[in-house]
Amino acid sequence: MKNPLPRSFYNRPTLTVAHELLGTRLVRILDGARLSGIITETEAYIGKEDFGCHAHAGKTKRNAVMFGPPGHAYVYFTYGMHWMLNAVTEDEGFPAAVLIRAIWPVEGVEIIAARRNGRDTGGPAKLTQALGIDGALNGGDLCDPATGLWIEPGFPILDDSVTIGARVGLYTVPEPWQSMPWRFHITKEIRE
DNA sequence: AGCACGATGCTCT
DNA sequence: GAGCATCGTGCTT
Repeated sequence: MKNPLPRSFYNRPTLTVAHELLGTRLVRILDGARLSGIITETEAYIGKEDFGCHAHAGKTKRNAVMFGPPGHAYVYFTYGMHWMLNAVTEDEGFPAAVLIRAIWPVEGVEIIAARRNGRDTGGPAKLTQALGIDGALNGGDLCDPATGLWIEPGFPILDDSVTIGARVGLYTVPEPWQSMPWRFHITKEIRE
C-alpha cells in the first residue's frame, strides 16, 4: 500500500500544510521493513522574512533544498548528533518547510522500540533515530515511494484536539518570530 | 516532576 | 570560533 500524499498537498501555504499534516502517516521502508507512525506535532518555517527559518540568511549549501520544489525532504544535522526531518512546502523558489516534531508509532512498533532502546518517539531527533532518517535522505522526493520515505493519508483530526502555539527551541530568535503561533500538536489521545 | 548541563560536529562568518 | 529548529542523564524538590 504505497499511497503518498501528492505534490499538490505540499504546494500550499505552509501553515495549512503544517496543520493538515497532523494525523497523517509517516512511512519509512528500512531494511525491507515498513515502519510508520501518525504525525502528532509539526512546526512551520516560512521564507526569508522568518528569523527562525534557516532560509533567513539566504540560500546556502545546507538549506538549498528548501528553495527547491515542494514535496521533498529537507533533512539537516544539528547539535553535533541529531537529524531533523522537514517537508518542503510552497512554490519552488520560495524557501519554506514543515518540521516533523513527533510521531505515534503504528507499524513496525517492535523495530522502532528496539531502535529507540525502549524510549519514546516524541521529539524531532527521536523520530529520525527511530525511523533511520539521516542526511542520505536530504532532498529525497516524498511523493516517490522509491525514496523509501513518504507521507500517507491517516486519521482526521478535529480542531478541538489540536493546540496551536509558539515554536520550540528558538532561544535567540527575535520577536515577533520567536512567538509566532506556528506550532501544531495533537493534545487529545487518538485511538484507532 | 523539573531543571541544569554536557555531548558532539557541521555550517557559516 | 560561535552557534545551533535536541536529548538523556543525574541531581534536586
